[in-house]
Amino acid sequence: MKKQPDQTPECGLGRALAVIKGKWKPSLIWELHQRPIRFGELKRRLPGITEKVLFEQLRQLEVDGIVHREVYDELPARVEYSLTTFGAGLNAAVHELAEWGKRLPSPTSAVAERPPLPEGVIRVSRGVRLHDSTS
Amino acid sequence: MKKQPDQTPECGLGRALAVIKGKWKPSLIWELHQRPIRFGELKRRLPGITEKVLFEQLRQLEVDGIVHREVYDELPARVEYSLTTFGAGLNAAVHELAEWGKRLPSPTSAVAERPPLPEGVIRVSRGVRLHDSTS
DNA sequence: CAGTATCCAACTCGATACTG
DNA sequence: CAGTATCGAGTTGGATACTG
Repeated sequence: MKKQPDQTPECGLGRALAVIKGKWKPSLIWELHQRPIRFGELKRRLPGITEKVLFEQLRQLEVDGIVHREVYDELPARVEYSLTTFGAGLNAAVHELAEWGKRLPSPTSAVAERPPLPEGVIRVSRGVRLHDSTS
Repeated sequence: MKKQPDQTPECGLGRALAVIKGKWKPSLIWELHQRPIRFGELKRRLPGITEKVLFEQLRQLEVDGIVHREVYDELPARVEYSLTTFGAGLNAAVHELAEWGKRLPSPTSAVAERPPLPEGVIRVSRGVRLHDSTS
């Protein structure tokens, strides 16, 4: 895992984000937040995920105490995943953030390009314009 | 940017997480949550960040409407970054998650190894043991 | 001071195929 | 069914050096 920046020791945000870091983890937590689901059904519910990644992310959530893994010794094999009480707390803690996210326009930045500046004009973000000495 | 899984349309969590996705973004938002700070001071406050990455992540936050960038036409150059009102909302929305994170043991999983299983025993996560037919 | 430009290593995730 | 193993592409962030 990539080293995270030092943070104020009393702030748990870094650790919380580390736990949900993973492309499918938020969806997994959401899927499990009401009832246990088996491996195969999770796979069907998350179209596009591969078995490898599904297993990896479930395993990480399990290690972090978010998810419980129950093995039933049957044939064919059957394994059910569920949220722990601790994990349910995470699901709740995330709610406010999700609400905030609704105010966002769908396509978020990340790789957006800065538009080319018109000649002779320096643009400032809130719309202020400073004309340079040549104008 | 990597494609995110389909989500329930009315849930903003994915978009919210996209906005804070970036190694230094949570720290940046925290640093700016009270007063405007210049580029150079931010760099000093986040030991280990490079100018390239600092600029990139500030730019993305700006595009997403979290951060405001104010250019003062002086010499030497001076640029101040601050949280927008919208960005302040994000800072608040994240609070509950940070609280939850405090209950976590510091080193989070991600790459944890599954311990080698002792011969003849199948381990299940909550400590239940199923002995196989050879025992 | 506040960027920009290159180059590159690490990490995540997906494709695919195989096993108990 | 529920994993495991292997390989490779894409993305992120760090090192370094240069500019208005």
